[in-house]
Amino acid sequence: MPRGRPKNTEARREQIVEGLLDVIAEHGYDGASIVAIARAAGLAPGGVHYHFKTKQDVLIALASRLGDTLRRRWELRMSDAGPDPLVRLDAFIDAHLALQGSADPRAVAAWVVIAAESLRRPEVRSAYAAVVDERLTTLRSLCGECLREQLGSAHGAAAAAAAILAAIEGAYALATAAPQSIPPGTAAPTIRKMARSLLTA
Amino acid sequence: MPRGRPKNTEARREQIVEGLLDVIAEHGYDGASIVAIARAAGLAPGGVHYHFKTKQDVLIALASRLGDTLRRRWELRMSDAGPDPLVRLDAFIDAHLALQGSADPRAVAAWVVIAAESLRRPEVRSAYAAVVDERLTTLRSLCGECLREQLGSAHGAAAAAAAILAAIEGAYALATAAPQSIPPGTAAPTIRKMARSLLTA
Amino acid sequence: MPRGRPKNTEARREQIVEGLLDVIAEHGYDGASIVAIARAAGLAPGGVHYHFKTKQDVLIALASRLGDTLRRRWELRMSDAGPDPLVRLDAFIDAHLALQGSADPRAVAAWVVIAAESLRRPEVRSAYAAVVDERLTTLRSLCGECLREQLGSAHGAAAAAAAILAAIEGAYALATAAPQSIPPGTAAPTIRKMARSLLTA
Amino acid sequence: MPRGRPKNTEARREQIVEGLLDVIAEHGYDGASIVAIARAAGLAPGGVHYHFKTKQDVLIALASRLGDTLRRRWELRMSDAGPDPLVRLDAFIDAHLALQGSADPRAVAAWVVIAAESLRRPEVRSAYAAVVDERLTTLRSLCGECLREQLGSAHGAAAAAAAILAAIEGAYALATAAPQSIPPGTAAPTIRKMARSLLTA
DNA sequence: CATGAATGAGCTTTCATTCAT
DNA sequence: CATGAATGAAAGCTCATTCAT
Repeated sequence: MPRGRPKNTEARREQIVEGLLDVIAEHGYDGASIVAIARAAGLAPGGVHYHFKTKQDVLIALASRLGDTLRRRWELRMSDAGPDPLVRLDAFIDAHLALQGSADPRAVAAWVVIAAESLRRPEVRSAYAAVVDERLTTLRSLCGECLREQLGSAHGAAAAAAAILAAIEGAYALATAAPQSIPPGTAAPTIRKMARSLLTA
Repeated sequence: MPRGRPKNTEARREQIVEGLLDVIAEHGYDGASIVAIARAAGLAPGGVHYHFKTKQDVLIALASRLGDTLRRRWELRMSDAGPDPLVRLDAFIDAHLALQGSADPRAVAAWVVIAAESLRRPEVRSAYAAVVDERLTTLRSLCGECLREQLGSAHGAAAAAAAILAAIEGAYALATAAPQSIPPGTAAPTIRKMARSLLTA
Repeated sequence: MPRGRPKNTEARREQIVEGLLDVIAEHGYDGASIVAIARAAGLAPGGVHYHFKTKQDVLIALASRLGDTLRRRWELRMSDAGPDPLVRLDAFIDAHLALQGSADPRAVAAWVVIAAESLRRPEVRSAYAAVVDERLTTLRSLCGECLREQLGSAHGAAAAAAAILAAIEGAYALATAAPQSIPPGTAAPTIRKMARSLLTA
Repeated sequence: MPRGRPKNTEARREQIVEGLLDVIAEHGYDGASIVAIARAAGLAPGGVHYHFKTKQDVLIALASRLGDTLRRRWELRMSDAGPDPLVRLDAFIDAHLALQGSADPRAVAAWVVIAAESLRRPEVRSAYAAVVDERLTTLRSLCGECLREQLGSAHGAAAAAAAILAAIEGAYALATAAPQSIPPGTAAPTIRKMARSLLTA
């Protein structure tokens, strides 16, 4: 039974990850110096390194936190979606394009940054790939269900899942870097329509 | 008749941009130090700054060069595509996903880096947005033609164009950062199929 | 009771300014690289930028420190000078030309460098002008007192103050750049004499 | 007897020195890169080094050109001044403070820059000191004449000359870096008055 | 004579990381 | 646990100078 001051490591780590999220959303990853992250988290610079070995580790933690958020958001919508796999697919797309106002623009910006950073740092790439893979696995099984129900075979589920996720990720990127390119409110319905076309005759 | 040393700025700029392309493909933008770019271009470090004011300017030049390449590649395929707008749309998608082996993996990696960098530097964003806008304009007019022919009205062309471009851009990102997520050879046909679904009844 | 490492910024800033003073005196501002300043202050190069945003800020801090020193030195002499404004004026000139051996040749060299640098950098110019203005204000009021007492009107005080300060500043410059041009020990008495001629009938 | 193209070296050197004068006046010595000097002189960068071994040599040439100008200006005024040494002294001061509109503000700015640069570069210091020494020699002999005529002995001429030149040089510095400190039109008359006080009973 | 490309040493500045307090 | 001073290895950039043309 531990004595003395209770640990607040987890809370602090969360604070720091949240600080990074804020700073990335406002200044990009370049502006996310340790000092800036610390300030946003209400700590001194040294504190960040007390709780994370490197700055990269903070980014990795952020990546997996964003993954958790996506999973939770999808699970939430799933419980309302009923058994129809096509409806569940719609729920997946909506969860990721965050239709009903629950989107966190900070998260979108951060996710694009993580995608970019993953090009450079293998460790970040692993974290990014882990989230992508989990999304893909989910999506592939959804696509498989649809295809089996519609066409009797799950053939093509992987390709469909990849294309749908590509459209989602691409929508993030365009929304962030060239927002004027997407007519407001069209992203989710259009991608839903594209998705259905892959899964129905 | 001019005396003195002849100008070679254009050739050198091209060399430097090419050097950046090489270095980005291998080490990402972070690894693309001026020294590395210069070495790849066969110059001393100062040489890069003789021909470009800042490192960012090299990246911007690279962005517009990639845009030129895309445009040229599409124009090439267009001449073979005939008058059917749906076929021309396929040509567009193929040109961008570079089916028949003419793809430059360096270019894909660099483009993703530019997209990421455009989040941080407004000037890069302008260059990125310029290329995106040109692609979108082309795509929107293609979509418009298809829709008018198929459905009698161009309504929805902008949303369709954005979604298709999102899928293309997302495919770049996934291909770069999580290559195992896309079954080989499926990207272009799947996206072609999705695109058609938006433009036909 | 604060935890953590205690702040020592003020002391360090003072050390760094002192380091700059040393280096300027020996090698001029051109020789005053950040590395040299840091070494003179007993720090690593990064340390200077931890306590000052830019190198220029160190120079500005030095300017205002030199101004403080001048003011203190004059206040010291003032307390001995008695009420006669002409004697107080003598005290001003002596304080600035540092008769009784309290002169800091480093300070003179640095001041000339600051004057020169103020031609190039607006921010340095502001700092320089602030010191000059304070000296001028003091001097003008001294001249005004003298003139009122001697001639019944303070007319001409501003012109007299400017000329006296010009002579002082010029003496710094000549002493630094062409020391042989001033017969030793003559600067202060000669300028005192010139000053009196402006303030008496 | 030389054949072929006539040399235009002297003219080119003059052009380059003039270019430096322009650039210093506008951007200070820091802004006076070889490229900027060359551009102001209508040459390519290499041209400057064809005519001058180093950039410093251009500055030195400028220093002696400014000295020549001062000498010529004084000689001109001297011819109008008549035999009275006090009047000739006034002419000297006026020549240097350039009363009747013949002042070149570029020259004043450049001279202050040269004074500053002379602190750093021994070679520049020599050039600066040469001009100062010539002025001082002239001034000393003028002061000597005055003193002998007024007081029967030239004693104190050197100190007087130094103080007068200090006031002139200081006026340049103040006029350049803190122009508001000198009431317009007062510099020359006030310094003339100060000078006379040193040379008369 | 003149050009302008090219060099490379030098600079200031940033910043992740370490560590004494 | 936490602070914040300090480090030192980069980085981008400038520029006098050289030299092929």
